[in-house]
Amino acid sequence: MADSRTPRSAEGLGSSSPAPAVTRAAAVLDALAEAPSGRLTLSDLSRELGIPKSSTSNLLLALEEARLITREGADFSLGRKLVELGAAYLSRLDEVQEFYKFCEQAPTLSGETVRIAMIDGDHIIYLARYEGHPAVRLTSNIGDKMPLSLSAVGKVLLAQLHDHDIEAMFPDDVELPVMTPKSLRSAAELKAQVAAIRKQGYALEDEESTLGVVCLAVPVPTHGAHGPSLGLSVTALKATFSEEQAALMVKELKELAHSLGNPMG
Amino acid sequence: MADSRTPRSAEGLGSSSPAPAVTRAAAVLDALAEAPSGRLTLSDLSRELGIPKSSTSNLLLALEEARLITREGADFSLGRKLVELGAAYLSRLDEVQEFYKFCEQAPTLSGETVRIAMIDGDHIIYLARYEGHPAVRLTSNIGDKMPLSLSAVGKVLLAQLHDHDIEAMFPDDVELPVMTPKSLRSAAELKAQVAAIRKQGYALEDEESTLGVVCLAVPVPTHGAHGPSLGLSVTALKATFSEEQAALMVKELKELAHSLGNPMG
DNA sequence: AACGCTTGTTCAATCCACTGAACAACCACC
DNA sequence: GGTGGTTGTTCAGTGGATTGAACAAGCGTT
Repeated sequence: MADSRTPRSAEGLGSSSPAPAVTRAAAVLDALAEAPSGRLTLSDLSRELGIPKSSTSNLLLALEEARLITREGADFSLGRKLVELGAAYLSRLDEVQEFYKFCEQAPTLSGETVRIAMIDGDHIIYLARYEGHPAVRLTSNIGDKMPLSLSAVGKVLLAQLHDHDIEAMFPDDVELPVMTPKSLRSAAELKAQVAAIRKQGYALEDEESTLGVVCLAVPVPTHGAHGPSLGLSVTALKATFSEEQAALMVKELKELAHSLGNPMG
Repeated sequence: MADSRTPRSAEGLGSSSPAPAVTRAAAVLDALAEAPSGRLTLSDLSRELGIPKSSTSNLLLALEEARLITREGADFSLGRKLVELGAAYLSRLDEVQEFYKFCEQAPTLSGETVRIAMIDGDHIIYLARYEGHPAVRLTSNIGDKMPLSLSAVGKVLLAQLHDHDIEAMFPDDVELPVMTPKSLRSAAELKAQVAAIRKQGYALEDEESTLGVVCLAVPVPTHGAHGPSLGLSVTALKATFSEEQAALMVKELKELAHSLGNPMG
């Protein structure tokens, strides 16, 4: 097992899919998305996914025909249709539209950088971003992922889960990702914060992912079973960050969260 | 043919795919993306795509497992993973990063709404948007599509194609989509504009998609065979639009286009 | 409540997509 | 130019995915 590269087999071992070709095609997309250069050859994919070359070739042909991937010489990369489909997903989230509207006319938030995110496996994924302040331009984009423990939204969404789910995702000996000296190191620290977040109703991230930058986040209450829970966050420079400004931002974030949670206000 | 709903069969008739399951899965995604509500049931999909229910069920199971779609009760809709994949595609386009940087420090453009787009089949698709001017917020989002004939970028990208390709896409009797009284109506008009665009090097859209709004666009020269050609556009309100401002914007757009076309400028 | 008319799930038989080995083309290195 | 390692493509046999009919469960009407 440990003797060479680790082929993350497309199929999760015994669990045979009801439509293997589809599962494998999805694995191809994942592999392309995660490849540092974004380009892989047929052999790369075949090797990495443990799929025979001839089958891989067929998959790629079908994926290319569907414009889900593009071929450039011998290299394959993700296709534009994925942008289209991603956009279609986002356009269906009424929350996103309302999010923009609210931010524009909120007294404090309208000048800040606000984002809306969602849990996606063991990460959060950013769904939309409002930028009132060209001064602080974030490097992160819509669709980007972040570990739960490294962001205010991540922590606030984590706090919404049941304790046993949290325990399953973060056993006591888990190694947390670290991006700055202030990043949380242990599951214990994380759980302590979760407890605090539940009490105060919002989360703070203090330079844990980027030095000089702080974040505040609140959860959007899930109205019924309408889908996975959303979170909102404001990002600010630590240098220009005051207690009273924070209080205002949390207040407005909570208003926004409330209006997103109760569609018909 | 005309007697009832038109099942747009998943397979393009005789053309059997090398991996039918994948092709059909892609058709499912398309159908979900195009469905007005974004939600379809198993039977809906089975009927619309002409796939037996049992097979459709298998496809959906596999797609759900891959998180490409989500089930909510009996309804299926697109999954978050698509946002992720779309973002992965965009993050690989170096042009997008440079696009933002340039816009921020361009004297005129930095205050305007600028977009970068690409041809995608018979439409254009917006890849990124810079908003210097919260005053004019566009309703269109990243990933949105627009007919070629209705946008400045569409026309400018069309002008880059060979005449016989244009002819194939727009035969003389084609019916063009119309969104405002000023939208182009005939292929002849469109072709005349294409000729003009080739001479002057930029395209103008004068309230053809939205009344009160004008657009200027330039092509990004394709450096080698590096992929499909990109286009840039500025959007402005017709009311506040002057000749000399237009000249400045075209000048800066061309600079940007040049630096995108020659990566190491 | 019994009736159509939906819906989604089950299952064994069949057909076709997948496979693996053999192929041809390529590149890099001596 | 040979040689070893690639690469991607071809093709016939076979095993498993696909299928359609039969099933069960839901809903609105009469």
